[in-house]
Amino acid sequence: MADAATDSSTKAATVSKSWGDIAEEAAESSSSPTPEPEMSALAIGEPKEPKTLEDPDDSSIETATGDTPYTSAKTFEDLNLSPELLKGLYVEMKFERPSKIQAISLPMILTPPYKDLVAQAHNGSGKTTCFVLGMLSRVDPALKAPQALCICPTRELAIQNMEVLLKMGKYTGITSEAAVPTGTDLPIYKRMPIMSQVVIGTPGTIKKWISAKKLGLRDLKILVFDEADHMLAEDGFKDDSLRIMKDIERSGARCQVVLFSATFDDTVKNFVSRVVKDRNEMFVKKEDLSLDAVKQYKVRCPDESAKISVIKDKILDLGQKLGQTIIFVRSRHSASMLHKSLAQLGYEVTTIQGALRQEDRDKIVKEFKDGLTQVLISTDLLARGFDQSQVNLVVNYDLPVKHDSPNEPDCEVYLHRVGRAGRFGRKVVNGRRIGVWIYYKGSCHALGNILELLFEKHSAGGAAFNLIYDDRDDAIMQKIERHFGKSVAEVPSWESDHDFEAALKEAGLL
DNA sequence: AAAAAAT
Repeated sequence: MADAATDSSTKAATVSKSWGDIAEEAAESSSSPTPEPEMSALAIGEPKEPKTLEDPDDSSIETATGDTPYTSAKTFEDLNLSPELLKGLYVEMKFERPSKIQAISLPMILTPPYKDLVAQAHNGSGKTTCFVLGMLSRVDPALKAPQALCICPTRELAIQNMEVLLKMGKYTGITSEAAVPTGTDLPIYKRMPIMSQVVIGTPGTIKKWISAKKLGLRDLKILVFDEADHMLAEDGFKDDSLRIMKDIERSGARCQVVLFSATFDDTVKNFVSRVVKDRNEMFVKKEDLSLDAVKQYKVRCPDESAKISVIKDKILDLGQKLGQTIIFVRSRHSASMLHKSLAQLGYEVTTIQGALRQEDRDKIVKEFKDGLTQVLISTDLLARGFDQSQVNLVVNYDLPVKHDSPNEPDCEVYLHRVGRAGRFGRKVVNGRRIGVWIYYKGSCHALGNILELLFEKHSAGGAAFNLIYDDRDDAIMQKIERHFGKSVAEVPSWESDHDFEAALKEAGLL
């Protein structure tokens, strides 16, 4: 960083906005931070260097905010939200206070100069509500044009996010639209230009709308990438995402970019830092990201048919009453194979994968979310973001592997899959005030109240079973354990009901 | 070869 000795830096500071590629901005100038309405409490980030929050409770999250100070929001009132949006939060969402990641990230999203944000947070800790609230709050209700755009890796996730937006924004009158294929789409040229203020969708449809000039970008204020690491990964949607960012840039919009995910591996992290330059950051330490809320097990199976027996006799028979189950498989093909085997044996399961028709996918998701079906077989279509609080059991029928090197585990996908379980109790991630007392020389003094933040560690359990059947699986599982620095217990015998019961009991499910 | 989606 060259120390900005030049006076021209003042100008550069307010204009600097370049995710494209070139435009190197050395000037980390001291643009006068807009004065905060007093919010008190934890100061987030300190001038110049990235800093860990002082409050020991918050040491698991690291933020870097450059030289713009932010103050964490203790209440939603601290965030200057519209009364209509507040009503949505309290009445519809039943929120009382911001969750930890909301408290930290929302001021960064909502405070001028609206710096870009890269935010990592645990599965189930309320990422969606964060960026949905961010979008709703940055939209000018009087301006009837697209102002917030959210890009998601699957249409299921886009639809789910849209549902959250509709609920939270119920009283705001803010209009929205899902940019996903419906199966019965009009030819694009027959569509009217999009007037909705918030658009949430998948890359292909969004690209299509943009190139057909049906989705204007000029008034965009905020661009959100959900599951951002995947959206910017080489084998993910990198090209599409960059393309859309370039289009926005070219339109002349002053648009904030916000990236959310539970995972950012080093490759993606490096790439992000090249693409999103002048940014705030919020990261969770690797060791704190571990999947404590969900008990993980491995089950050695002598052969493929034993895997099916485990599903049938243990997971389905024992697990039925424990809530819902998602069984992850590697490919569309194995999804339908497993489905057939189980159906033949008279078990009721449903399956979702990308080759199904859109309306069937919607129906299967809806049935599962409505609790009409108990067991869902899925490809990694649902590995990320899918939120269904009744899922207590996740089974990796096939371990997640890197598609370009099948002997390597995909630890990010593993974390996301396992994160589908044990979400119950995390939906309301709230804080409550507790008194703090100190004993000194035999007498007791009140220190005052602090905010205790209730987290997913307090949530009801959940369990994940990894089915392992050869040396390769073994090696992969070992690598996963090493990656997360945590050994995964083994269910002693794949044939023993008692062993499974013990495991489920340990996970708090029996 | 999972996934999105368009050619």
